[in-house]
Amino acid sequence: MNKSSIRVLKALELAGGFASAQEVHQIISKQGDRIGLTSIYRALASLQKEDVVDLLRRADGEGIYRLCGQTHHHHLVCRNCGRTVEIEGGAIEEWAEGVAKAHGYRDAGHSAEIFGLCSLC
Amino acid sequence: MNKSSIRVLKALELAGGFASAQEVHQIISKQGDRIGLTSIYRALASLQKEDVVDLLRRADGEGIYRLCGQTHHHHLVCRNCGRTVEIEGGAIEEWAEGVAKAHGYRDAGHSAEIFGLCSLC
DNA sequence: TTGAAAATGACAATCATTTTCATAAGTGGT
DNA sequence: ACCACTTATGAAAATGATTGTCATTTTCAA
Repeated sequence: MNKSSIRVLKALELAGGFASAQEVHQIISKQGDRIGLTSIYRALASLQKEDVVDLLRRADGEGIYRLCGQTHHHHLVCRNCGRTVEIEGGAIEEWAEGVAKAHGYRDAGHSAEIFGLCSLC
Repeated sequence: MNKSSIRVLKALELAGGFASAQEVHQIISKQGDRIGLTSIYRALASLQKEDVVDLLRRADGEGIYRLCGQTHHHHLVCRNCGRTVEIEGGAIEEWAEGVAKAHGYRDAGHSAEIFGLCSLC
């Protein structure tokens, strides 16, 4: 485990959920530490290989990472102003797990977001 | 519905499953028709907006498209080989709707996908 | 026919990600 | 301390998918 990987892990903890490589870079930079994007991609790739982080894709194809095993949450986002609420998705976790199992898929993960217009918009 | 969209649709039929924008371009080109990549991306984007095609992502982030039914559904995708099952998401519809309403959001929509390793991988 | 609006595609721009390569930092042996 | 050797780092260039631009072509109703 090299220095870059450790700094990337800490940044992912701070992020608290999903973060792209670029966002990880911003997080580390804002703390005053200097690190190259290259090292972040390298760290993320090896952490992924070691099953320490998960890789998913945003709708636009950008890769987003998160710590494995960390309980995650979902978002309820206002499609007008961006106001966001974090959602505990107990129901969805079970749904995803059940559906995956029913079709013989293992190691299931999932992504989900809800969009709508918030009360102020 | 413009000419490009129709040609793209036919190419997707021929492909019989998932195809990237570049692959659609190759398919059309091999038939002797000439079409610009730009038009293909445009056609795919508008077809997607009209819920005629689905957009998913290969592991490397490249977008892949295919014809899909008009009913709202979700996907269970093998993160290794891409094998996909369409899921009727009754439970999730209710969950999303309920969560949105509980927080005062209206016009709720949602996105959800499940990833896992299929029985053959 | 004609004129406006939509469609088209060559080309350039953008952006995440990967590759290259030269340098810095660690490691162990003497 | 010194040297030889491996590994880590990051700047810059390369790559490749996707999007933006814009001049040109097509469509089509009046």
